[in-house]
Amino acid sequence: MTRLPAAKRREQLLDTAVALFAEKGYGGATTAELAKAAGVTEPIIYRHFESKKTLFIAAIERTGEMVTQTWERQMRTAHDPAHRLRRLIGANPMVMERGRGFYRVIVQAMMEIADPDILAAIQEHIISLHRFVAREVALAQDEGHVSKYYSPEITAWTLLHLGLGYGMMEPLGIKGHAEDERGVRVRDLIERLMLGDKARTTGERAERSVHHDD
Amino acid sequence: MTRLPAAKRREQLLDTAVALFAEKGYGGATTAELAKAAGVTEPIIYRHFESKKTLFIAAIERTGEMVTQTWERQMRTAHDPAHRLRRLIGANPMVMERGRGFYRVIVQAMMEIADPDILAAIQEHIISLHRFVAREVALAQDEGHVSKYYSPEITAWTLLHLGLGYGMMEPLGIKGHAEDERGVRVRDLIERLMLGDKARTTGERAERSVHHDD
DNA sequence: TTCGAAAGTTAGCGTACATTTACACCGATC
DNA sequence: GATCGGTGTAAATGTACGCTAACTTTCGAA
Repeated sequence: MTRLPAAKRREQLLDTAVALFAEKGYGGATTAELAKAAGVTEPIIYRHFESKKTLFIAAIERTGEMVTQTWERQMRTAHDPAHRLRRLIGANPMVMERGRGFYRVIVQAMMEIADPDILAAIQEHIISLHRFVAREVALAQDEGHVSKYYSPEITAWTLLHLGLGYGMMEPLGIKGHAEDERGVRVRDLIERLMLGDKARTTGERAERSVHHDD
Repeated sequence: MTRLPAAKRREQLLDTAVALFAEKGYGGATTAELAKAAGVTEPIIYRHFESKKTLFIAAIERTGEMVTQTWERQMRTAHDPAHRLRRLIGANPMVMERGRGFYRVIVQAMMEIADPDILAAIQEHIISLHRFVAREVALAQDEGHVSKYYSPEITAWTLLHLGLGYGMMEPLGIKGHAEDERGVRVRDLIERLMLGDKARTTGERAERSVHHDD
């Protein structure tokens, strides 16, 4: 409808695409839907992106950036090391309200490994996520808050596997998939895993608020 | 080509469908491909299944059965409780060579939550998996081999989240996504998590063989 | 004021795909 | 040896979708 300079329009298309891909998946989302959602006609999409596939890859990269930025912001606002650690676990983009929807784009992409371009994009994203988490774990270890029993690398992978699995289960809406009847949460287990036996003595509950803000 | 009684044909179609969906995904697999792979023409598919979707749901259920059966078989052949526990972790269908491919059907299905029928099928599968694992964990706890610090339910969910996340990462082919440079594996972490501090003293390496047999 | 580049539109092309219609063949039962 | 139920096929139908060609509108700089 309203006329927009190319750069702005491109951004808007990407934002719309991320939301649409997250909801409907790569195959499920149509260019017609996207155009309609963006308030534009289809050829505009092709003015800004070569094909649906390159648009999807751009959406993956954008999601990756959003995710890392959000996580980083969460970490920065928690200066206490224990806080930081809980944030690392709890502000996981795959787990958070806000990130979860968008993260479906990433999961969708993981299913398209038959396509080498998409595979490359997703590999890069995962590796950069791992780098981020491993660095954070190493920091926590140096500060003496996390057992050095396991390397930051392997700990980071475990956290990522867990977060991803959780993020996949969550939208299924299965009652109690992350909490037992006593109110113990998967997250509590993870904290104990990372903190070693200090978890029992440090012992505060992980913050709930992080779940809901951005 | 060869003439088959209805029941046999149905089975064969299902087997072919599971393999095809695993490889190409729900959206990616076409009825034409399926027919060709099964050595039959398309209308045959519709003689046995109402639609592609109901075929997909049948494929989900079949995969679910296969997965549980395989896992159960693995458990049965390990009578020593410690063995059983390692099998529980290592013979996870999402992790094993054999199951992993098929398990992509399940993951594909998890992405189709917009469809209520598919959602219902996948929920049921997950719940039955959880029941299986939780029962096994409870058993291990009663035998005194696993710390009772966490409930079987929440432990089982953690294991499932982990296994699922691992199973999603694996096909990306990212080097070292489950092992650090010292050869410590994610699986070792999990065992320690489950066994509590006994892990350090019990301390054998998890079996490698399970990874490769069926 | 004009004019050209950039932003947008209408209308369609070609194709791939799920699903169907109409017909042929086989084999057992009477 | 005709008939009937069940297994199979060839061919087509409708439609949804990615993508494009050709044309129009807007806007700012000269």
